Amino acid sequence: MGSVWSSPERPAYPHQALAVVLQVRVRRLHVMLWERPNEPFAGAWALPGGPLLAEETLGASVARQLAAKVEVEVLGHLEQLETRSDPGRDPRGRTVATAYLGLIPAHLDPALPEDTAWHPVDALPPTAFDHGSMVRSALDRLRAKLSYTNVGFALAPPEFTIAELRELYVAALGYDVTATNLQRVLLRRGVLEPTGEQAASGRAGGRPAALHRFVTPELAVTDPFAVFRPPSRDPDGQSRSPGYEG
Amino acid sequence: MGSVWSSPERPAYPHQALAVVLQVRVRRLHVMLWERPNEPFAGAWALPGGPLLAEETLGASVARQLAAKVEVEVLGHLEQLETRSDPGRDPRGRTVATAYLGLIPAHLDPALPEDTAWHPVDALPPTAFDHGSMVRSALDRLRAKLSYTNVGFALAPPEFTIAELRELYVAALGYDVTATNLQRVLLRRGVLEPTGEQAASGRAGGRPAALHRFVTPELAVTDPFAVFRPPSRDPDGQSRSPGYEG
DNA sequence: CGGGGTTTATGACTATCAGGCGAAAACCTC
DNA sequence: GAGGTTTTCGCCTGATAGTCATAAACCCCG
Repeated sequence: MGSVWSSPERPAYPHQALAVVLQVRVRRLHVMLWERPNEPFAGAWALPGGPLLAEETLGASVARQLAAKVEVEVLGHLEQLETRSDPGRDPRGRTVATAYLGLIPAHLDPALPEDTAWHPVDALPPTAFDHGSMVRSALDRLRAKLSYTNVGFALAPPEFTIAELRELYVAALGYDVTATNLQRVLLRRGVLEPTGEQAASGRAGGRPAALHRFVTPELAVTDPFAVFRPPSRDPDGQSRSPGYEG
Repeated sequence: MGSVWSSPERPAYPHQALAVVLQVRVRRLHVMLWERPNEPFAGAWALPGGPLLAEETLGASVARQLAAKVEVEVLGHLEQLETRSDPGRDPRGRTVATAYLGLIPAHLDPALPEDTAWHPVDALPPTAFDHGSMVRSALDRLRAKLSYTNVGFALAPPEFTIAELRELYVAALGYDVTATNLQRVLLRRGVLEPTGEQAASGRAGGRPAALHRFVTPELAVTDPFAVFRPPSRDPDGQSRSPGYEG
């Protein structure tokens, strides 16, 4: 098949799928970039990705292209971000690009190709095309979702202590959160659960930390939103407002 | 220019921009659809939109195509939703489609072409392609954003009473909210402000309602999120924790 | 022109939950 | 076993959403 029924009224465009892959490494949030050897933007750093092929969806495409950089199994999460269509975004000719957000748990350290490396998101090298602003979009999305979903599961190892999880959240959010509050909030929302086991206490001693895990290893919205919730589901539909009579 | 440097390794695809245009009409949320006269999906209802042209962005494209249906000036808001790329989404051949969310304030009643009509989102007619699920995505997005942004401005007339605004929120959210709470929350967040004037009281009398307006007629996030906020910005950077001493 | 009816506005109260602090628990090393 | 370290837990505080009752402001009608 391929690109059927293209015509002057229905122009067609090369489409690329790009991935903003994020991972917390040594307490800092990093993004995976590769260095362009050729013009345009020779020497600048770009997001992994490439052309959308004839029979694949964008999601499949980004996964396929990522496989050229890392094993796909390391990906904890992948979701569509946004599509950029500025006719001038590539000086060689028009392309449309759809960016995805990918997350890799912190306990993995996949091997990368020669031209590819991790860069701290708060100190990016010169970036190619509009990829810098795509990283920014991904960051915003991740930070927002850390609060009202369980995306954290895609940044964390299968089991972890609260202190370790806190490090991940601090790195990803870019500001401090307390372990106490993090634990209570995530537990109450049913996002986290204790495994029952505990980690070995560190070299300096200290009370051994309880191990936790994310209850569901897939994206779920925990608290839809703070305001204008649907009226609270009546627990047993009876005897509200006890002091009410006549 | 057009689609330069397309090749077997860089296939190109017709791309369309679609709009999910929503409006509250007589207390119900509606979506604008047009009835397809021809196959495929003859007789089914589709989202307005069409091909992305050579020199326009997706945003410009959706606005242009919408202009064939309604005056663009009625649009209170327009934002990108998501891009669908399933190779089988159009039986005639592969296309990629990017959906946008459009909002029209309730006080406007733009004239529509013959083939186009409003349909309540909770009772959609048979829809074409994957447009039904796109409407669903738009709904989810709108409902979420009503809580943590000021999108309401794009559903409401320039000035309104709290009771009127409540009707809009109830229709858009699909569940009941109280006028008291709506007013207090939106006022405290600085989303709403009283104009100082008041509406004429209705035929049955009653205290005349104060008129309100949205402070900023453009999208703004009001409360980033409920949990894991950055540490509260210190009002004057002094004398925290008064009971604290060495 | 005053009472009944209607609609809106406002203040009080409650419940929930995030955020912070400090004490206690549990472990290590020396 | 004493001192140091890290985690856990309970208590307190503040902010804010949600509910309710009352007061305010207007109409119409007799």
